[in-house]
Amino acid sequence: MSTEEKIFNAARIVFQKKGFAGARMQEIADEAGINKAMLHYCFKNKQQLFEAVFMKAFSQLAPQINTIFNSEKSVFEKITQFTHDYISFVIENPFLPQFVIQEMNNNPEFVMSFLNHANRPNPTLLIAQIEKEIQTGIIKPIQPKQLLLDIFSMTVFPFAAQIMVKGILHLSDTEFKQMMEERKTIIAQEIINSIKK
Amino acid sequence: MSTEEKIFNAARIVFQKKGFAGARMQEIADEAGINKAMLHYCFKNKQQLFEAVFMKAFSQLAPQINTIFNSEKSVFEKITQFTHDYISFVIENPFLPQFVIQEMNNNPEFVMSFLNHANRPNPTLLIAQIEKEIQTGIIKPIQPKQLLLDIFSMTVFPFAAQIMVKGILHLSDTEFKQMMEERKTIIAQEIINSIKK
DNA sequence: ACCTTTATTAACCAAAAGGTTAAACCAAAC
DNA sequence: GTTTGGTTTAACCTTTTGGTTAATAAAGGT
Repeated sequence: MSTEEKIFNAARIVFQKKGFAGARMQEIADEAGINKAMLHYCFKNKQQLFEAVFMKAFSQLAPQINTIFNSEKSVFEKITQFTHDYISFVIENPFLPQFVIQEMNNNPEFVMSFLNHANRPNPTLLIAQIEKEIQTGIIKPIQPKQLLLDIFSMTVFPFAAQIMVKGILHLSDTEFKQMMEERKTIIAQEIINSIKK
Repeated sequence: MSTEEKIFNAARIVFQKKGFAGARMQEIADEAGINKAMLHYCFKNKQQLFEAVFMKAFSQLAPQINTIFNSEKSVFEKITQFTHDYISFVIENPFLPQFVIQEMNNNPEFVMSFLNHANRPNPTLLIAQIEKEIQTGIIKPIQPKQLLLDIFSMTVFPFAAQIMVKGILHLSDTEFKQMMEERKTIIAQEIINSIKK
């Protein structure tokens, strides 16, 4: 593993645990097992190192959303596939949601700048499709955006608020993971149940 | 307004916007319109000022959950009342959820300490009630904890991820607020729809 | 009026944290 | 073997930041 990779991985770990403001360059260097000066040799400064990490995180989260949302399947199929695939991915990267949400809140201007370009999650097509299936009579008359919000809430929230959820529901790490595994199929069933005519 | 109140309010604003690590004592002093030394005169240090703010925030969020969950009503009624009341409250305090979740992640040991005592959200009674209503045949056979997670996800997530939601769904502040108003009734209907026999 | 206590501030301090530099190291090229 | 280029480091510098102090102003009691 190259030094740059070592730094990047260390930075990912520390930033995801402490956030941008809470992360210390020294801690990242220690985590990577190299001298602090190397951080500035490979990445100009804290901001740029952070942006690299954040960009990577976001670019892992975003594109698969579009792939699924803009496919040729029915709304019900999309919901089923999305919830399943997305939870599978986040189980492997359980700190990503909270990390992205937190930094979005603390750094809106920076985040918004690249949320307007690139492969940002774009729900316009899916929204149109939902409206169509409502008129066809497949789906109850609901607001498409509310439905999207439901889907995201049910899949992302348990990870974003992981610690609180574990605390309130009294779940061990394995119990939590087990619950998320089950959620892969439960959520889609519930949502479809509540909107199908 | 007393100086202590001015400081507390300023601290609330800054901490909720920047988080503990990102908040600056000077910024809090400026926000309060007083000298920085007064912060240390009224509250011992940053940690203690933060704990006061966090405690207040958490103690506003937690108790009403118990009040509703442990009342004498049916599960459906509880869901209806909780989603409505809770969203109403959070609309007035839109930064609270993200704030609590963020600091819980960055400071688990401190938070967990008082999550184990006091008026922490305790869902045991409600879980038992759900199991009973499943056996009575009112509710489909589902896992009570998953249902609780659904309820929390649908109500809290939109606020916790507010900025992202606004960005992806292209919502102005007023549109977002409008959507949340509608959500007060939508969520309960959807959830009940998906679990009633 | 005078003293005592409580508030409030400007100036200061020490530690932490981000960032720089100049020298050492180490491979490959000649 | 020496030069040359990119790596890597220890030591250093500067700014930021949480926190203190000593002096001042205001309030209250006698």
